[in-house]
Amino acid sequence: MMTPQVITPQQMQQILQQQVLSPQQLQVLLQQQQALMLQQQQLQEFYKKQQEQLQLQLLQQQHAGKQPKEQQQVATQQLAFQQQLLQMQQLQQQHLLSLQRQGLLTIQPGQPALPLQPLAQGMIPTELQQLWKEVTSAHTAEETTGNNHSSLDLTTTCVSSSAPSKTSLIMNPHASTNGQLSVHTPKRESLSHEEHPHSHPLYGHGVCKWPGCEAVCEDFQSFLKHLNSEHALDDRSTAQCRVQMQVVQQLELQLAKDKERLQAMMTHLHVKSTEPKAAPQPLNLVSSVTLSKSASEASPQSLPHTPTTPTAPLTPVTQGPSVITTTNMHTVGPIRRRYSDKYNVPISSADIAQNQEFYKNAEVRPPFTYASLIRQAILESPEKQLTLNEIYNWFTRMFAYFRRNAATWKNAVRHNLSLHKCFVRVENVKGAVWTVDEVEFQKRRPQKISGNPSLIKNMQSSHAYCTPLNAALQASMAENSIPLYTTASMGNPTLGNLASAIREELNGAMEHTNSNESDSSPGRSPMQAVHPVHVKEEPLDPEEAEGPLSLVTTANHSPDFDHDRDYEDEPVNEDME
DNA sequence: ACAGGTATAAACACGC
DNA sequence: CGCGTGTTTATACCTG
Repeated sequence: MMTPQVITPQQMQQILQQQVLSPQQLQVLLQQQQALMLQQQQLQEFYKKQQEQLQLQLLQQQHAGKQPKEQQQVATQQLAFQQQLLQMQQLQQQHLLSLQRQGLLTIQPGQPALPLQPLAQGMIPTELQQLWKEVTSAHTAEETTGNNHSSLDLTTTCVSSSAPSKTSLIMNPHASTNGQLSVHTPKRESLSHEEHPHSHPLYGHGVCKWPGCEAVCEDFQSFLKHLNSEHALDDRSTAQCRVQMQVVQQLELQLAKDKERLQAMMTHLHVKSTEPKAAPQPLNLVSSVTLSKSASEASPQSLPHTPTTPTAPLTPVTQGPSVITTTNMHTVGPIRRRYSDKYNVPISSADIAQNQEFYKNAEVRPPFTYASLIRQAILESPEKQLTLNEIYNWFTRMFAYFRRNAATWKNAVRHNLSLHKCFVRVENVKGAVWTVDEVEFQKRRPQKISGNPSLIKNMQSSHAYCTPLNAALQASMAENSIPLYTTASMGNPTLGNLASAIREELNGAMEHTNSNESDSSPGRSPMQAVHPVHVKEEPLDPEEAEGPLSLVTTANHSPDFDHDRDYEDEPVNEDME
């Protein structure tokens, strides 16, 4: 059923639960790549030779005052080689991943260890490199712990700390024009964290960024100590590494898919796709914007993160939420998200899932109306009812955007609550809570997509394919706040919630088309909705939501709904500026 | 041009 | 009186 590229959640679970590899085993996997890398190495060497030759030619030509035409030729040649390299890397990466997967399932621990010489350097797919660095950095920073792993010393030889050089190489073809193709060569000794103490991907804001760790380390030295002691090369760490590996892989796959889809969309819409990614058009492709932004947020240090390169190495270790690129924000901010967005743009649930985490950390205005958000907040609550303050808290918790300008959006929330009939105020002992009158809410939904059932179907079905991603996405993106394993293993109900919310809106729209506007609720009289009762002892009857609706409402139960994590209202005051 | 939905701002009432 | 909550009005924008 599954393609070799996609890992099912079950598989992920398997990996997480039972298949803890020893470092040796992990190493074996790596060694299996050596054969592959050999050929690439050859290519690289060839390329380097070419480089030198080209350099010579350039010099000669300069002295001889030859035609620039020839230089052009040379440059093109270089480019071609680079592309070749990139392709090779791509291929190898895929190969590697599939091999790894095999390795996960059928391990041959007895395999003799090949000497992992520097040949691997620069050719290991970036994320693997990164992972190895993560595994081994502690051992180099300080002296290795008691058990010596033969491979450690050499794997750390050339891995730079935050892979900027590699990134820039891949991103920037001009880097080769100086003849100094910065593909990692063995001699180019690593500038590790000593040189860039603050750029360690696992260390940021005084906190260890190891997935699920978040240990506080005052300075870099203590961080290194911590890394060495807590994240030594043991089963746990390797398992975490592997999970992270899968996470990155999934992310890349998803990114590639979405890019492909975007391309297809734009092609279909006859948009000149000269620069597909940069399309600043009022198309307002929420998903693409989100993707690129989340990417930039995730790896702010790899600045030249051109979305056009499918092999763009996503730095697997993300930074904290503090790296909010305000410049990007502002480009999106003015864009008036219209409700039609939700219906005209085929937002997949995967997008939403990503959006969810994205909006949590990035101060980007969510493309949903206040009413939708309020309703979502209420429906996510166990009791399907929230006080005003709890609604506030939900907003601030789920959307970074709503952590400022509190006066404005809170006013808007109150305004919406009062204005829309779909929000019913219910007084109970402790005060008043707000509930959602689904019927009323569905009534107000436009009949937009009634004529395009295929779209609906598409959106609904797309949820299925996104589901396996949730855990991984969540694990990788929420690592700042939530331990990796908890999220990865149990998944995140909140993600499903938002996704289901959209589906619910769609279902509602469909239901609306089915039942037209006649109030199909048997239990409630239309009058009741017209006159919002201000004192209601009983919550809304859930049974009046039939079919798909009831399905969703039950799915909206989120067991780990974290009330306690309420944000204070304080963040409103400028913590950013 | 118009209606409907929405966002934003603001005035006001009310209770604690 | 200040504050939170809730209601209402006004205005502007967008979309069909």
